[in-house]
Amino acid sequence: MYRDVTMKEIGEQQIGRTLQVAGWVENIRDHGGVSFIDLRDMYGVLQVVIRKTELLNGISKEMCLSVTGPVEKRDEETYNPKIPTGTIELEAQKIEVLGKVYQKLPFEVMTSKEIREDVRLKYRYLDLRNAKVRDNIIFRSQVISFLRQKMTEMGFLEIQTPILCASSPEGARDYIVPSRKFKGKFYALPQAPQQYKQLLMASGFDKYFQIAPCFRDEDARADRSPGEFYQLDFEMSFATQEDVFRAGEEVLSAAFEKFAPQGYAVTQAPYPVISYRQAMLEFGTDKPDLRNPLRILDVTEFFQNCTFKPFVGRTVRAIKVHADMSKGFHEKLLSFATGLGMGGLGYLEVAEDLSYKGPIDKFIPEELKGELRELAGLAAGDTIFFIAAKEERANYYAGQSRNELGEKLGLVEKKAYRFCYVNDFPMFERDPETKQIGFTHNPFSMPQGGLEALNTKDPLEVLAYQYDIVCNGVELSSGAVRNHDIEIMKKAFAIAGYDEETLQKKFGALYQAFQFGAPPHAGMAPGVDRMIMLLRNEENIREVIAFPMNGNAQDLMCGAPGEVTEQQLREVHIKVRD
RNA sequence: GGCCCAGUGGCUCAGUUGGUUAGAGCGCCGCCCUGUCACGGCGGAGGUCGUCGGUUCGAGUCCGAUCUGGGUCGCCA
Repeated sequence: MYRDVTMKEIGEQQIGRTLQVAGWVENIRDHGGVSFIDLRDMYGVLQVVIRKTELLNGISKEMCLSVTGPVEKRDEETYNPKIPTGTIELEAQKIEVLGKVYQKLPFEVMTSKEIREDVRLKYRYLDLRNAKVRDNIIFRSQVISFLRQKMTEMGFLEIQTPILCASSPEGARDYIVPSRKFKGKFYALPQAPQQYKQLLMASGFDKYFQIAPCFRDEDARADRSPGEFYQLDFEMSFATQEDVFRAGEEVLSAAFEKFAPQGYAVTQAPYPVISYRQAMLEFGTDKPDLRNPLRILDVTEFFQNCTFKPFVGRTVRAIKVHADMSKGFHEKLLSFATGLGMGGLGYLEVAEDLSYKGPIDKFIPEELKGELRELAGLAAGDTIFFIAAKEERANYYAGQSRNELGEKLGLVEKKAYRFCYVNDFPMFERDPETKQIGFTHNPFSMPQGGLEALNTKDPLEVLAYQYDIVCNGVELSSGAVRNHDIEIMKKAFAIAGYDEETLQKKFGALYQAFQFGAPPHAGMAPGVDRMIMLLRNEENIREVIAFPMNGNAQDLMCGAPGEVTEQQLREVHIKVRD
């Protein structure tokens, strides 16, 4: 009734036939005697020619039309190579308006990516008509479909877990939902299906996955949606850290190889494994960007024997580069460093005869110069930068300097997805303010060395079987070998200051389930939105979500959060205070 | 919650050391145009410069507060 073909199906094979097409008016070009409409649907654009000028009366941009007429071959000089239908056009014999435009458009659809985000989000359905915006959503669908298929092929079972569940005490702020039947009680939306997937393992399901919605009431970032996001959540029974690594690599590499832009390199499995400790030292962060070839070196010991005052008693890190740098470059670098709060950014240049020149050469005793050369592997033409700071700032400053040097010197590999695992995170850390020992990351992880380690080692020395997948400096996933042994769990929680009663109360289901022969299990949960963001080279996560909320977790289009009626509030026993 | 940036017609932006009637491009409306494809030409409408207060003879511009949006730190088991 509305159309015979879509813009994907129409082509030269239909030349001569009279067909009906339907879509939106992307643009009108009126030449008086002849006019053109670019008619757009989800699949593409077709040029409609109008010679009966009266047909154009009342037609405006973004109207939804059904147009009938013969498909014609264009003259060769009027081909449009920019669109797949560029060699044909449809001559309108009849135009039917299916959806009128009653108001002025708030913005032009073709250039909607340029306009203010809050306006785009308020009229997201118009924004999504823009092919560039729409294609991200189509791409997202394809990626998710592929992930499902791949996980299924790998023997994982997709299982849905509840959205209305119990509030969990650790981690992010929960979104809570009041109960009508139980006055004063609340559901929470899951921050992740963490406990359910572990319970699935206790239930005997071997390999589970889910494209899982996760809800966290925390503030947004450019790469972090507020409120809700999706993870490829998976968990495996009878699995070690290495088993999970192999599964994670398999699905991620397959997805990235299939969906990476033309010409991009993708890390082949097995991914490099970098310990947390090593990552913090060599990259200055637990999210190493392996596209940057620079590495950070610890030269703290060395400088304790030198006379350069700002370095003595400080943690000193070094970054060696091999590149020509102008005086202006050093000046800019220095202002970058001081902008971060660093005292300076000393450096030495290695001359042809292997002597040094640079602002701090004179503070290094002659007899130690060879030692430095060996320590850093210096050769002629190298420049070595020094970052000195209090211990707690050294990693951060060194990491930032590494990024800056890599970027400004053009050393960062383009067109590549470089993956690695970061593992061996500490199990516990001391809160710098309260001085209390707490879980670093995840109370569900298995401590390395098990119960014995917890009983005998300094808690701050105990590592967890816990790991992240990092791609191009973006944390894509975290995961762990879970603690399925109730005795070890009791001890771990005791160290973090929780008694058994609290453990029972807060994690009742796991506590109970682990009484009945729980299998060892492990898993991870790569972020789907971030994956797609990386693959599309988008800076902002909202570009890959159909209906994103703004940074304040508001849906500007539908008006969420919004008010509810008194009746609704009464039913759930809630009174709003002024 | 802290810090940084922005807010001027529907959209994107310009607006000098404070000084006539606040400009441009795109869009919109009207007219012209038979081959364009982000067509072109001519004309037109459209702005209490986010809001409130202050300084001043005079504020889009300076000051204070506030709201909104974006980024970032905190936060994100």
